[in-house]
Amino acid sequence: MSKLPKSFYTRPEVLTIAKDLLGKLLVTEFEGIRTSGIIVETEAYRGPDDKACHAYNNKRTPRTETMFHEGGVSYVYLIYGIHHLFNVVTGSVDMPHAVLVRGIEPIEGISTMLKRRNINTLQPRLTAGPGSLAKALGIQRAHTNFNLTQSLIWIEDQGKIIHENEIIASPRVGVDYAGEDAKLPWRFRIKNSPYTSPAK
DNA sequence: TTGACGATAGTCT
DNA sequence: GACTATCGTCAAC
Repeated sequence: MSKLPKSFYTRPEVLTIAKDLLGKLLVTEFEGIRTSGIIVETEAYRGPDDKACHAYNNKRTPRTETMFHEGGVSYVYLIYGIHHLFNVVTGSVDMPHAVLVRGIEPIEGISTMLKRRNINTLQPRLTAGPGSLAKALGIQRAHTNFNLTQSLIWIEDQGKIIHENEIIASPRVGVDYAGEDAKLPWRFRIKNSPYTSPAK
C-alpha cells in the first residue's frame, strides 16, 4: 500500500485526478492515531476558468494562495463559520486547480471518528459530506498547505480499481452562484455508495 | 474598520 | 422541506 507520489497530483487535468481519487484511501495520523476512509465522492474546481472556484480569474488572496502552489498539498478552509472542507491541490505552480473530497467510506480508526463526530453508532452520516468527513478525520483549517506526500495527511493507492461505468458524473453542489459553470458535471461519485452526500 | 456572505450540517416542523 | 448557527475572508469605505 503506497502513498500516491507527487507526480499523481501534478498532472495538468484536474478532472482526471478527481476521478482517479475515487477508490483511494485518505489517511490522517494526528497524535499517533490513524484514521482513514475510501474516497467515494469528489468535485473538481478548475480555476482560473471556473467561476465556482475560489481562485477564479486568478484571484490571489491570502486564502487562495495555497491553490497556486504545485499539486500535492492540502487546501482546507472554513465555510459558514462552522465547517472545515478538505481539498487536494493539483496541477503545476500558478495553476489553481483543486479537488474537493465530499465523501469517504470509513476504514480505520472508526471509534476515534465516532468520538470526533459525537455519534454513537456507525452510520453513513459519519463521513458523508465534506464538512462531516473533515471533522471525522480531525482535519481543521490549520491543516491547509500540508504536503500530501509526507506524514500526517496523505492518500494511499490500495489497488482498488474503479471502472468508468461505476462513476456517476453530475453537477456540483451548492455553487448556484456560478451561473453556467454551476451546471458542469464535475462532481464524481461511486455508484451505490451510501457514503456519498444525498443526490440532488 | 466594517459589513455582507458562503464549495454545509443539524435540528425542527 | 425549511430554517439557522456562526466566523473567516475579502472588498469597499
